[in-house]
Amino acid sequence: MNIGQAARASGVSAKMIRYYEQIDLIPPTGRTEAGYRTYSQSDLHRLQFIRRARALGFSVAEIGELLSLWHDQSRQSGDVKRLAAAHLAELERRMAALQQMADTLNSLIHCCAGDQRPDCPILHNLEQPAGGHETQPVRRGTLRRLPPRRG
Amino acid sequence: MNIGQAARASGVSAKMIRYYEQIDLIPPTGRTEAGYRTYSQSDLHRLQFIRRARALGFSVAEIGELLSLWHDQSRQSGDVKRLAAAHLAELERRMAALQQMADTLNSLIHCCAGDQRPDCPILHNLEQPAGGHETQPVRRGTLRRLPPRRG
DNA sequence: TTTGACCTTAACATCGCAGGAAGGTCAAGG
DNA sequence: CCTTGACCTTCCTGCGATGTTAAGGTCAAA
Repeated sequence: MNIGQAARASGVSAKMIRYYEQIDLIPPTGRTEAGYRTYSQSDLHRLQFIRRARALGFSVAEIGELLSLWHDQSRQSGDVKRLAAAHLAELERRMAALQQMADTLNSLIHCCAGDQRPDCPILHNLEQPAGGHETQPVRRGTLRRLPPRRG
Repeated sequence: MNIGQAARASGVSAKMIRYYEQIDLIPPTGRTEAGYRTYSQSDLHRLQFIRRARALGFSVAEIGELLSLWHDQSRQSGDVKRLAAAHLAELERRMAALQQMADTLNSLIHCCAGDQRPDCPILHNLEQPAGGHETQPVRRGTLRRLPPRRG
């Protein structure tokens, strides 16, 4: 089975199959004499596994761990569950961040007349937020000017 | 005002200020004789605007539009509202996608004992989804083998 | 033989940012 | 004056998971 057929059968693009091989997520497959990659049913199965894991939002690194656990007959389901739960927490963290943006944006949109006049509470808020929706500046340590150390 | 002071005052890192200048999101600022960038209160105000817009998840391209509208005294608030509503829709689209992943993952996690035994419904589902949580393969047109055109 | 769909490798773009290297500037203190 | 070190400059690299393009080799069918 060629890479194109494997791509169609697995739902993973040929491009990504090569990429996954390159980053060692999947082992190098066999090759024909002409250098074409060939895929077995087992290879296909793994690609489908990867596609489904990607559809659940797992990162490639996490999928690497999932594949290890999958192939490990003596795995503990607790390890899988921990991995999945950590990923779920990450998904929920991202959703919460988006939700906060959406809430703020929604309230601003509802305040905006949306007509021909230039006055706009959305721009007004971006300009000078008075309504308690101010966000914390991302203050990383390196930005603060330090007083000269004595010594 | 130097770039470092502007960074601290605006909450936008010096790195990003230079970047925003480079991609023409903000106009080039004045320079000292030594080549140091200098920032006025007006520049600072714009940087704060950008930071708040970024905090609402607007892309840099969208912020470019917002800045144009902001500076355009004859703008129509309808244009701002449309832009904001489109962004809100995008946020909601992303949240829905995350929510669907989270729902599936959640149900799988609840099915998994999470103990020392290897049997795991999470891996089982990734391997061969039987429970209706299968996702559509991302089938982009270029992947389908076309029949030879005659002509 | 030609055609064109397929395969190969390789390099670059995306997006918003972080990090670092190499070097110039500035202000304070010995 | 010289050093120190915080700050500034430009330029380059990397991230993640792809998409895109390019230049070329292979294969099967007409």
